[in-house]
Amino acid sequence: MKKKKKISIKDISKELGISITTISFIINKKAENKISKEVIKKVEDYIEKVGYTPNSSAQSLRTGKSKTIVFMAEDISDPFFSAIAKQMEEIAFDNGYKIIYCSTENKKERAIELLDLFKDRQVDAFIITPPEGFEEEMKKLIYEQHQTVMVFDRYYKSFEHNYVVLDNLRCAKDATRSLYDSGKKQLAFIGINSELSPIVHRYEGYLESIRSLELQEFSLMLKFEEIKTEQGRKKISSFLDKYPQIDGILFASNNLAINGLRVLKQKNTRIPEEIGIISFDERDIFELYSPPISVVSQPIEKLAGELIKGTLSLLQSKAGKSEIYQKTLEGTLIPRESISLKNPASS
Amino acid sequence: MKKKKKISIKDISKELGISITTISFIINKKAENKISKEVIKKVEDYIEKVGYTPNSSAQSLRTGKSKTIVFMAEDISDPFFSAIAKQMEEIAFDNGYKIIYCSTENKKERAIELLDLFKDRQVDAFIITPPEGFEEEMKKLIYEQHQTVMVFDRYYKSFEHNYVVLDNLRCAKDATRSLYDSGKKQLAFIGINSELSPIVHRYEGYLESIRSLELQEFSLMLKFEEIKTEQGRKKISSFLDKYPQIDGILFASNNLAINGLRVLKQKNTRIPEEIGIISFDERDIFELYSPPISVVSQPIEKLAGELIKGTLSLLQSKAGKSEIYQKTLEGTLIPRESISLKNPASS
DNA sequence: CTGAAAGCGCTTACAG
DNA sequence: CTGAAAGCGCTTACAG
Repeated sequence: MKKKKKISIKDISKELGISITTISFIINKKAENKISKEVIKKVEDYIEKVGYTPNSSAQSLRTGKSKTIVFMAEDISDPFFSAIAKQMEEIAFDNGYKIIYCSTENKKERAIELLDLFKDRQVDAFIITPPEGFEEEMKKLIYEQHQTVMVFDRYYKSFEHNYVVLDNLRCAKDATRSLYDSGKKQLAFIGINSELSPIVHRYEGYLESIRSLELQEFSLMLKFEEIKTEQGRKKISSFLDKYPQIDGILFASNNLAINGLRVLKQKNTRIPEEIGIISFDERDIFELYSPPISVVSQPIEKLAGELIKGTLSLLQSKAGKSEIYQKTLEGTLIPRESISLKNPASS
Repeated sequence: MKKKKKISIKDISKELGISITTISFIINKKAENKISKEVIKKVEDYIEKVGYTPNSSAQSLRTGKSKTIVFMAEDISDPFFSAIAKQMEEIAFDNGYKIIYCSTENKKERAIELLDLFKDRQVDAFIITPPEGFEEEMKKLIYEQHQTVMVFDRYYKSFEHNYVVLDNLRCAKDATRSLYDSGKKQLAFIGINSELSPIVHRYEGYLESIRSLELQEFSLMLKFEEIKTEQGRKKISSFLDKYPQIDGILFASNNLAINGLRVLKQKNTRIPEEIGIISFDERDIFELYSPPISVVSQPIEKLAGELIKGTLSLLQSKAGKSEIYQKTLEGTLIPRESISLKNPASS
C-alpha cells in the first residue's frame, strides 16, 4: 500500500558495481574527461531503464540550492498577473526550477508575513511586485539578507536593484495624446493615490502631454481600497458631475476603468461621442464591451520572458560578480471604438 | 557578500548546552510530558530571539515529506482556476504547505510531461484537473504509484478516487428550466465535444430538462481547440442560421459563451428579445456586458476550501487507513437581463 | 526527563 | 580514470 521505495544512487552503485562518486559525476554532467565512455553509457542506460531521478531534498540539503523561485504578485488571481505567472512557469520548468506563487494584495503586512515564511527556506530567488510602502523591506532583503531579487512592475530610485517594468511614462503620454488626436480637449486622468512607480509615472505621462498641449488638468485619485467598490464609483461619479466639460478619460488601471465604465453606463454617457476612453492593461472585457474600449496593452510574453530569464541568469552568475538586470519594455496602444477613430483632431 | 550562514539546531545546542534531540522535540511539539517546562521555555525563547527556522530540505530528506502540493490546473491563467488557486494558497500556507501550479492546457502529453517532472520528487499530494483521455494515467498515479491525489472539476466512474466537483447535471437542468420559464421554448445547448464529466453532465442536464418539458433538442458541440477561435464562431454562426427558431441558448462554459456573444453581436441579435442566454461560470465580463449575461456561478471559495482542506486531511490520515474524500457542490443561477426576467413562462 | 548516534540521499574535496 | 569518506541539518528509535 506504500509508495514504491524510491531508487537511490546507492542502489545503482550496488547493482552496477560502480562507485557512488562516479555515478554522481555522470548524473551531473561532470564526467567529461574523467569517466570512460563505456561507464558513462552503462550508467546512463541503467538510469534510463529504471527511471531514476535524484532526490531533490538531498541535493538541496547538500548544495544549499532548492531550484525554487517565489513569485510574490500583487494578486495572482488578477488576469495580468496570472498570465505572467503562466508564461514564467513553463520556462522555469524547462530549466529545472519550480515557482511558488503568492499574493500580497498590496498589503505591506501580508508581504512581510510571506517573506518571513520563505526566509531562509531554501528559496533561490524572489520575483516581487512590492506593495505600497515596502521600499525599506526591499532594500533589506536585497542588501542585508543578500537574496536574489527581481522587482516586477515597479521600481525604486533610491537604491540599485534588478527590475522589469513597463515604460509607463511614455505609454501614458502617448495615450493622452491619442485622446487629443481623436478630437477630445478636456482630458481627465483617473488614477490611484499611490507612490508605486507605475501609477506615479502614468500620471506624470498624462501631465506631460496635457502641458505640452496646453490643456487643463482634471485628475482624480482614488484610494487603493476603493478601486473596485461602490465608494469608488461615487467618487468618479461626483468627479464627472463636478467637471461636466470632461470629454476624455485615461484610466490608470484596468480595474479602475471597469469601475468607471459602470459609472458611465449608469449615467448613460455615450462613448466615445460624449467621453472618449482609454484604459491601461488589456482584458477581454474591453474588446467585448459596447463600444470596445481602447487600451494600452502590456507585452505579457516579453515581460514574463525577461522576468524569468533575467532571474535565471542572475542565479547562474551568482557565483561570479553580481550584475544588475534592468529592463523597461514598451506597451502598445490598441485603438478601439471608445475613441473616435474617424474624427482626427481638428485643432 | 554571501548570505548569512543560517543557524542550525547544532548551533542552538552548543549555545544552550542542550542536546539536539531535546531541541528537535521541542520544535516539533513532541515535548509534552518529556521535557521540563523550564527547558522548553529556554529553547523557545532562544529560537524566537535568533529567528531560527528549520531547514526544510533536511526535514524533507529525513521524513520523506516535502510539505509541497502540486496543483495541476487546466489553465492557471483562466480566471476560474486562478481564483481557486489563490484561495487554496492561503489555507495551504497557514498549514505550512507550499503549492506549485502548472497548466495542462487540456493536453494529455503536457500532463504526462508534468507528472513525470514531479514524479518521485518529494511532492506530498496532487490536485489535478485531468485533461481529455487521462483516465488510465490517473488510475496508475493513484493505484500503482500510490500518490495522494485529489481530482478537481471532473471525476471518473470507472474507479474510486477523491474529488471535488460541481453538481453540473442539476445546474444545467435548472438553467435550462430558467430559460424556459423566461418564455423561451426553442432551447439550444452549445457545448464541447468532450468526455470530461462536467461537459457531459451539463449536456445531460440540458437534455433531461428539455425532455421533461417535451421540447426539441438543438445542440452544437465544438472541438476543444475551437472554443476561442474564428473557426468556433463560424460553427456557432451557421448553427444559428440553420435553426433560426432557436430563442434560448445555454453555453457550457464561459469561453464558449464569450465567443458566442461575439457571434450574436455581429449578427445584431437582440438579447434577450430574440435569444435568451445563460452561461456557465461567472466572469466580470458577464456582469458588464450589454445586456448583463445570466450565469451559473460556481462557489469558488467553497470549492477551493474543500479542495485544500480535503487534501490536507488525506495527508494527515495517510498514516492510518485510506479514506475517500468526495464532494459535490451546488452552483447558483444568477439571473440577469440576458433572460427576460419580467416575462414569466406563459405556457 | 534527556542525550548519543544512526541515517535520509546526495555532492565533492581528496587520494590514488 | 575511479572510489572511500565526510558532511549538509534534520528526526527518531534506543538507552539510560
